[in-house]
Amino acid sequence: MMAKSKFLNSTDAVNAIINEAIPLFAKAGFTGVSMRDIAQAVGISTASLYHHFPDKQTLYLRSIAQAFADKAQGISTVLAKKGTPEQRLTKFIARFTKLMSQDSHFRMLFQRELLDGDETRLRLLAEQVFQPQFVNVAKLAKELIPNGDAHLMVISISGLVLFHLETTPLRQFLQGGRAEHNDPDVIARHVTTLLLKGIKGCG
Amino acid sequence: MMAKSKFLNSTDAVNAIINEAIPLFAKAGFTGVSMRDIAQAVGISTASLYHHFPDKQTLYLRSIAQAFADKAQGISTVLAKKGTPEQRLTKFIARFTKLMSQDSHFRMLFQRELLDGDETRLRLLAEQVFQPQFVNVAKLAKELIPNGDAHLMVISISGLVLFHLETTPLRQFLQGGRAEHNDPDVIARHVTTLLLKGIKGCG
DNA sequence: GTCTATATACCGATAGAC
DNA sequence: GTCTATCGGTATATAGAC
Repeated sequence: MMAKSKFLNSTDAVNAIINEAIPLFAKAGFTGVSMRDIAQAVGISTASLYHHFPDKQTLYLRSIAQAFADKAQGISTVLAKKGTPEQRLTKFIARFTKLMSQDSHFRMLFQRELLDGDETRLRLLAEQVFQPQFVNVAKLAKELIPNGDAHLMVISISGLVLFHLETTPLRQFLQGGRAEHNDPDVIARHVTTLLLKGIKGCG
Repeated sequence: MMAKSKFLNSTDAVNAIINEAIPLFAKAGFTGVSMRDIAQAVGISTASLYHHFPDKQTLYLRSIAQAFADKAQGISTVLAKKGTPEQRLTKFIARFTKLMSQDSHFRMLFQRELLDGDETRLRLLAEQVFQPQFVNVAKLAKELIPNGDAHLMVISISGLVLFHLETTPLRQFLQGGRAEHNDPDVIARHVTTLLLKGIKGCG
């Protein structure tokens, strides 16, 4: 007779734990979340957590790896294949903005890793999550600026979108901040215009 | 006879504690730093910390307030007064990039507050630190785009600069990343060209 | 695979001597 | 104003029953 189990098998338990851990780590960071917090969210004891993961660090790494893997899959379909470079850039920004605005947990984990991640974790993040799409956007950038620095340009494009999303909680206190500035469509339109036409094109 | 004191007076002690606490909180965040860590960095006991601050939260708030106040002063002299709007924008970006690249502690505390700050702390950050200069840059934006959204534009300008600095540890693992991309002059030149001429102007 | 109970260490914060 | 000593609580992690 099996002991009574909350989950059908170990894989289910591991997935359930990770799914509860991701939002907790996103909101409070590694040091801000205790094993007790996670156990309580899952509905099991802390001792059971240690049956599935050897320690907190491993549970954290598995959690961010999962969150990043899910997102990497989503990003991979973001780049359109047809149209002029300008049209494809416009489409990419619209999709990227929407994707990033929908998943605050990914964004927060990403931000936290930029602050706290060691070389190993940042390398994982770069190679497993961003590299594939980074290359594609860099190619698109090369079509637009054959003699320009594609790396700098991809960072700028990403940064424009992400910084608008990151600063959402702050901008309400800054001059001219309005609720519509949180609308992904508004952000995407602004960013696209700025990139294609420069400041002067935004007036 | 006075008891032997490490500092000449209480104000010196408070300043010394805050100056040690700022880099610690910047690197590890509120929950990642213990009162023991701070006490050891200063070279006093934890009990002495509690003589100068009622609790950890207060010490943290005083630390970020100090870090932000220092920076607010620095930012306030960044905007040039003479020249065409384009010249003043160029000058602002160069100075802002240099200022932000020099102080990683401020940048990290700012990033952490975007993730963890409650409404009260974010309001303080906005009103005490950014608002004065935000208004001036918004005015400059209005000269360039009289009918455009100055708020969105100031966020975009700041985001372009800050995201390049934030992603420094990650970019070495992404295609085309080179050491020169961490040079504030290179970043400022790229951002300025992008803003004034759009993508096409960067080729 | 889950639990209760616990070992061990560290946490924030305090008491009280000097 | 600083210290040593310590309190009560919580942290990670483990032991061992079921």
